Amino acid sequence: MLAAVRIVIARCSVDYAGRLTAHLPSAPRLLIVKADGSVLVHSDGGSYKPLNWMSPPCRLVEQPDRWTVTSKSGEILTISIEEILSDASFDLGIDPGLRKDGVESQLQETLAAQLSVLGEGWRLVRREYPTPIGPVDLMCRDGDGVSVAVEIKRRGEIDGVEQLTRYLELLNRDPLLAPVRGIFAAQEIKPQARVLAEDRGIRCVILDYDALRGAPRDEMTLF
Amino acid sequence: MLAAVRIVIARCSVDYAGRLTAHLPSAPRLLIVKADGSVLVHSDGGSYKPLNWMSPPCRLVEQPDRWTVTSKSGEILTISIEEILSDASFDLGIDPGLRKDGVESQLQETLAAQLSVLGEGWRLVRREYPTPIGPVDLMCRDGDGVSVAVEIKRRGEIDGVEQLTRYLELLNRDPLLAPVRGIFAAQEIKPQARVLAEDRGIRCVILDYDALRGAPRDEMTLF
DNA sequence: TTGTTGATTTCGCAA
DNA sequence: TTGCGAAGTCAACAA
Repeated sequence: MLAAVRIVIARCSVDYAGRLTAHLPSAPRLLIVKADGSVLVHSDGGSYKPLNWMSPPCRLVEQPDRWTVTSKSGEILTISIEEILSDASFDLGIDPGLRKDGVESQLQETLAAQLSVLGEGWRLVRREYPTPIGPVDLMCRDGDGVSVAVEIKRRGEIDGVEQLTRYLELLNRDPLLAPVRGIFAAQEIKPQARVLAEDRGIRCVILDYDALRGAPRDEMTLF
Repeated sequence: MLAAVRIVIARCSVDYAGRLTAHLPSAPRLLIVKADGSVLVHSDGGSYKPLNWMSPPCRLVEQPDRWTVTSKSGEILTISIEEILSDASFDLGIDPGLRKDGVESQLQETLAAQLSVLGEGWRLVRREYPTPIGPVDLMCRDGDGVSVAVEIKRRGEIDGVEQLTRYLELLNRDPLLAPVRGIFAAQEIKPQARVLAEDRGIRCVILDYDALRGAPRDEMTLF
């Protein structure tokens, strides 16, 4: 069977029972049925999130006045159809997919190639430095050879500071590394996160992605 | 103008530049334009999340071969239209909206009314007990009059334990409250979260929502 | 399969 | 308006 999307405009009420229960009173709505059986119930407005939906894998059983969509895990979406206003299907084929730039991994790469923004003479020990409780984004040595753990976020919030704190606590138990200092680097740092970080002796650095991208790369080390 | 949703099937390529940059190669896709100008680009498959989109408030400028959607904050979504396969609009009116049950606030209400599941003679001091770093879900006194802070989650993960730990640290500085014990209550507690909590002397409690809901409410206090 | 983390997160509440 | 926590989060990636 070809990939096909079905677009239905219908006056309907909707009930979902699964991870929670939810009810939508009767109104005209946009129903989208995708090739994998997944169903989206959209209104006119809101964001990209449907009012109600069923994620694949799932199965749609269609009766004249009632659609029933069930998932393996026992969720049920029931759409009571009162009036069909439009019903059409279209073959779209397989989508070639999305290409993205500018997310956290890129920030990490970019900062790793531009360590000089943190200070003179810094060098990278490794990216994704492994620890038993998760990888440290960047492990470095500063100009004096002191270890520095860098946590990179797009948006710096309190959780990120807690995460870095746990890393530092653990890393500082290793006599080969200690003392290990911390840097919390993000495009944007929330005030509460900054206060918590600085209270714990963690330096905060704002990353300007465009500037990092535009700046020349560090010279290769010469020795 | 009436609320109206526009459904277009078109072969198109899409570029987004804003919080990141992203590109979609040419393919047939489903385009949804809502009354507020927001645009969703859906493929056949995936989840309810569109391949690409622009959230309201935003403005759509339409040329024969190119749609340009811009937001206040300078994001731009460009849809290059190569071929329109279908184009239709429908008035949906204003949606009456969704009613939900079973989320964390309900767990909190339900447990507040059933404190006996935590122990004999417990009483509620208050829900959403305010502190400078956020509200404690439930503040209680146990049968011996000792203060207990209860953090309630649907799923208990490590972040929730950290959150409760911060509350306890702060609350225990108050001589009128101290000592304050902690309870981490959730429908499901991840092993790592349990280990961390118990290591810190925090008691873990699994909440059975159906059982709580089914059980009789606590008797009103008699004095 | 399970767990962890990021997200153009979105959404809702409260200060 | 802003900030913060929850979400039927979803989704990618590693162990």
